[in-house]
Amino acid sequence: MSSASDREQAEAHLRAAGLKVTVPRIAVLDAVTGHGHLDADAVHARVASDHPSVSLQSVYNVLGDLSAVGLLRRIAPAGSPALYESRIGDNHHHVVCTRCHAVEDIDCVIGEPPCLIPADTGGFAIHTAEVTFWGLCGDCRRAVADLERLAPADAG
Amino acid sequence: MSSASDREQAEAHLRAAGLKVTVPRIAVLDAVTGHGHLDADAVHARVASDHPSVSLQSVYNVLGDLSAVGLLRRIAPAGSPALYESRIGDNHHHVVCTRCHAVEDIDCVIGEPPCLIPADTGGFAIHTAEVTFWGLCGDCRRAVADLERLAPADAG
DNA sequence: CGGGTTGTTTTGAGTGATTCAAAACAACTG
DNA sequence: CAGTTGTTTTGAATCACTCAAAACAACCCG
Repeated sequence: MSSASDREQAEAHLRAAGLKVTVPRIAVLDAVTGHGHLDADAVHARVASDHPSVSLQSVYNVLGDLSAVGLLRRIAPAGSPALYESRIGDNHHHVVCTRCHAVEDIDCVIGEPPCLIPADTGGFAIHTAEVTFWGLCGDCRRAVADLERLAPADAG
Repeated sequence: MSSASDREQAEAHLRAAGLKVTVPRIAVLDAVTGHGHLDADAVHARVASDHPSVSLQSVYNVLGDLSAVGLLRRIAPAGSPALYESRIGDNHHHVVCTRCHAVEDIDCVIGEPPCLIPADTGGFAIHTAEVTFWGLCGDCRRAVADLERLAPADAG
């Protein structure tokens, strides 16, 4: 799913960030782009299918570097390993399923960050606000409903 | 700092949650209550000073149980081990220092959760919204300012 | 186009936080 | 007070990730 121009864009981004253009970096960018929220292992798996010689360590290095320069975004919901996504530059948030840890993007109802300015910053110089919603994804909702039909919580 | 009535309250809470009243549980509740945001090790250290026989594993068990029934709240900012706090029942949020990982409580400017209703829930049944602010705490702000005076980022 | 420098990647090992499992034990029930 | 059931302990194992040194490749320059 990667065209020549994708690759050229990736190269340009890397150079703009002062990073050398290397096989692992291009491969990681390509693996993450448009594939939702992937952990290091999943990225490695995708990368390895095209470039088996790229090590998991390199994937960790690259993911760290790319996140540091802003070419990827890293999220780390409680209970999940770090996840990486290519959707950057907007300030979207995430829903995480409390049951299966599936992650989806969420746009806040309020485009601008209004609730992202706290009443009292406690002496901190705040530069980022991160919102994580927790809930049940569609599949798990159905699964839970089925379970409760079989074993009701209370016999009212 | 724990009175007899504190202890009785703790016992009542445990019983109400259907949990047996045990030394480790009372000790953990006592250790966390009113002491900010503690990780499992810190809780264990506090517990151990009064009850040296309580193992770190038990502390993990107890913290997990108490969080599960809502007697403690667990937060897990990226890059930090899980932290536990006794302030429950209100929907406050947290600031985390990006440099030293210090954590403080934050009250949202908007008391009710308004931005906590996303535009499109992506099929999820959302039950919680968690806001984490990232920034520099006072100490780290000063430290960074000092560093930049010594080694300016650009020689403009 | 080829050599040198510097940044990257690989290899291999190590760590910290947390979880798992089984046996010893203690709290609550009657 | 004995039995049952839930907890805690002990000990080991796992997962995600980091560290360090050596091999290597990208880019700059002539």
